[in-house]
Amino acid sequence: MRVSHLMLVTLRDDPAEAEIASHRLLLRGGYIRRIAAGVYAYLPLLWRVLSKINAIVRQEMDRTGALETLLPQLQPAELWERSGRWQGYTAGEGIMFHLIDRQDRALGLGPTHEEVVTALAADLLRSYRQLPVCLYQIQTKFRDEIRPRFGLMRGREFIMKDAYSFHADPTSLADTYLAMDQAYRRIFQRCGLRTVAVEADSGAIGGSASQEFMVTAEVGEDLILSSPDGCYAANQERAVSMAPPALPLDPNVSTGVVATPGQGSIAALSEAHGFAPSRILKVLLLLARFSGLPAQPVLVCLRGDQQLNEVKLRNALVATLADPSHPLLELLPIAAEQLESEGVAALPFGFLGPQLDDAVLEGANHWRRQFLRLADPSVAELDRFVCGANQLNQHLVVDGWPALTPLPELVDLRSAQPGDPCLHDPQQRLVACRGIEVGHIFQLGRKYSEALDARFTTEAGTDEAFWMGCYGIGVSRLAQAAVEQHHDGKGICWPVAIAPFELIVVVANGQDPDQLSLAERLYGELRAAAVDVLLDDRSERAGVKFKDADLIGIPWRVVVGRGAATGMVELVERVSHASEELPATDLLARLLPRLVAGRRGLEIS
RNA sequence: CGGGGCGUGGCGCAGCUUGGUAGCGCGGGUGCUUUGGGAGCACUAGGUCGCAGGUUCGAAUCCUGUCGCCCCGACCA
Repeated sequence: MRVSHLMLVTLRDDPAEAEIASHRLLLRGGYIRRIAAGVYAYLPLLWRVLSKINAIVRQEMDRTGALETLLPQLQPAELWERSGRWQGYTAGEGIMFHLIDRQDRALGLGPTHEEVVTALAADLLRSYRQLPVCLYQIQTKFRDEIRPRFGLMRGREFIMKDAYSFHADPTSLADTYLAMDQAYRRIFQRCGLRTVAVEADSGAIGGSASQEFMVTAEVGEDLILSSPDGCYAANQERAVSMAPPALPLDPNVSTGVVATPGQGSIAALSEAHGFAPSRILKVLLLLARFSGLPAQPVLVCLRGDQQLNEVKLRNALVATLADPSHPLLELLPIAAEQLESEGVAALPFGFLGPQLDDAVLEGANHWRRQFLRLADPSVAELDRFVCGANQLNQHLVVDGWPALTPLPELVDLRSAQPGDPCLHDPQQRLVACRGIEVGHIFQLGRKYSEALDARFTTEAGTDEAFWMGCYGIGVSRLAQAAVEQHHDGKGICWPVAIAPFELIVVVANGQDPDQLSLAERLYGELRAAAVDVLLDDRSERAGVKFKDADLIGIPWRVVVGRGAATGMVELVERVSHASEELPATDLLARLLPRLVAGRRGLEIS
């Protein structure tokens, strides 16, 4: 390909809309253009990158025996109603684009394809003899993200590889799950990305085991907690740890009421009375809204030095209260103004204790008039603690739980923090880093197959629901994550395996016939040697071409310049800037081994 | 949705406070010169100042409404 035919439009200034390096570079390098919030055109240069990623993904998926397919993006609401997800995905904070057609039928634009693929499985797969089956597709997905951002990182329209497997039993599911884990590691390694696999929350998709693949990067939206010995890594949403031991309460402090004027926060209490935050009981009031049910007030107890993990709380609520026909729509802290409009008497926020009586909910118009009471296990061990007295400006020093009120149901609700001891080895302390989620694999179990009545006949002749797994890779996100991980002050440094071109031949002076003819000759030879080569034949000055080559990030550059008359060229590596002069006749021999190594991706360590 | 900010030639911005001929840099076109790290000179094209109302003799500027976008939080590949 010649640059003069590439429709290459690079920008000299940073576009105002872009915040992070990868987004800026993709815009400046002429890879993407924004069409609407979270909606981007993939320009020819990026499409080449995406095609290379897709090719790697296909090879590795095919290698596992998965079958490529293409499922509809326009999906009937009825299918989603059967799985119980239509409400959750369209109402409230739902992310599914949906529409009504001319016949008044409701349709959704596919954010994911469990429903469609499960319905197909129900139709096509009748016998255990046909199992296991794994279907995958590479396709545009639509999600009306609450806040699209960072270019392709969180778009409302994006490219995803999604795969779904169907099994006769959990063992077969576990086998495929493991095969996918291995395939994913190969895919990211071949793309030249440093990734870490972490335990993950399975979120809205549902299911049991789940693992995410994170591209490590400062700007990642996810926080990863891991142990230095490499035995444990998890998304903070999911991470577990030991709470650091609670500090003792001063034995001279007597049990009973403490006046705490204006000291409605852990910090203020601790400062005024010397109570260790780990001995102060934090009581949070939240409201869980379920579709079609009265809102449920939730009272959560945590140690004062710990933070609530909202994902864990949501999961606990769903596990205890929700069912598919009443999905959890929203979980929010209860605000003072809300109490009034609900008809509930004001509560002494900042001075709440776990003994707060259900009677305070008596006037509630729409809420359930009984708290769901949950506590993190770290509070159970406190033999003495400080908590609110449920009176303004008063706290209590209490001799343990039974003395005050029964211990609420214990559920892990804490956010694990960097520095916390690990469960597998308390000597190990969790450390934090940030990551961009590029892949996620789940063992779904029978959630969808049961909801959609997708059954097969077992060897014993009985009918059973399929065991299912699902496996996603954010292809367009991966491309941008690669830029985030591989760039410098001058531009992108694509890994060879996914670079739009492997090498660019730059003619320093387009007026010089020697340079032109040598460059043309090399261009021909390189193409004949199956090198993915770009020829910068524009009538620009050398400086402009060098800047553009660096910006768009072609891994190798051959400069045909002053030495052309004597057959000499310069070979430059983009990442290291290392350059060498060599006879043009030696170029292929010098370059090819390095190119071939680069095409393999990261070396496996 | 809550909070913050921005909409002025293709891109980056100034002008708005204090209403009065719409500007700068980059980019585009033509010509000459230049030619190994975003060239110089000359000429040139290109803007309903997001949109709709209002105030005013007069609105990019003031007021009201509306739409779009970006950033911080709740969502996820």
